[in-house]
Amino acid sequence: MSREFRRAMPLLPISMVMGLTELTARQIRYYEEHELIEPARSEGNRRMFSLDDVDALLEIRELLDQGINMAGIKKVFDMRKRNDVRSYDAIAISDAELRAILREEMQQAQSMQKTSLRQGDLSRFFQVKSE
Amino acid sequence: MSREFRRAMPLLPISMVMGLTELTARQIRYYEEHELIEPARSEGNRRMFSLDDVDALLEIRELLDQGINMAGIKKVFDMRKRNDVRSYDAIAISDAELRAILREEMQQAQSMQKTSLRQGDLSRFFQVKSE
DNA sequence: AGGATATGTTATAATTCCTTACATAATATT
DNA sequence: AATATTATGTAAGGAATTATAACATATCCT
Repeated sequence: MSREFRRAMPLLPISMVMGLTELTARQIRYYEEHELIEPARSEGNRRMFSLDDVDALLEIRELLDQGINMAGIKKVFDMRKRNDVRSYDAIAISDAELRAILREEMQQAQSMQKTSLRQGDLSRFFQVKSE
Repeated sequence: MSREFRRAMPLLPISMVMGLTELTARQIRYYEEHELIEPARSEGNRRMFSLDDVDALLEIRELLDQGINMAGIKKVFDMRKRNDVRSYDAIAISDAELRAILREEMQQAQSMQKTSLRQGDLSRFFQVKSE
């Protein structure tokens, strides 16, 4: 089983993803609604996330912290996707789109305190047997 | 975050572990009862499994398929644990214990069809968007 | 035969998650 | 400035998942 495959395997319930990303369920579902992620579903219709999904969510959080809005993030993700296909030339981002993104980014860049990704503190996922 | 740490991180709900290991919930809980695994618990008391737990369960399944009983598996796990500490000499397995294990293994070795670990078929974890 | 083992099954309660709808503060548009 | 949009909070009600506990049972052991 390849590493890529493993990272794409949907195994985590939303509660764990919330913990890993420090996003609320509402936010995660909202980003799905906007097609930034597309978690799999269990038989009973529960969202199951892959590590790739978690990565994407972490990046969304980062970009949001930088003041970029949904539209901008969508564009960034689209660019990334096309880059992965190794066709830099195919990036068809119009001048207007680019300006819109940059404008927003500059406008809001300083209006946000970068609450940087708190790496440690994964202890909340563990429950040490007391006693 | 180290690889070992990641493998020890409890992220998976029991349903996913059931799928990955092809064990029933009853079996998984029973093995926990016998301290072969010790999954973490969520706030709401749900078992959360790590990849290490999954590995252990796969091995349990394998050993059971070989006709080894709980006691034998416990011993095997204990041996493994001590080996990890690099003290082969410290393996204090009595002659009686060893004989008991081997006897059982030989007696039942052929009484079981090795339903070998079906690697493929992870598709059951995915739900392709129909439509 | 009788006891132990490993697992199935069932019942009941608690937890988690889903969707939908409405609320709201911040931001963008006109 | 007034209005619309965005991103998120919150609440309701229902469905899915999991928990524990108890009893059932087939197989194996003595």
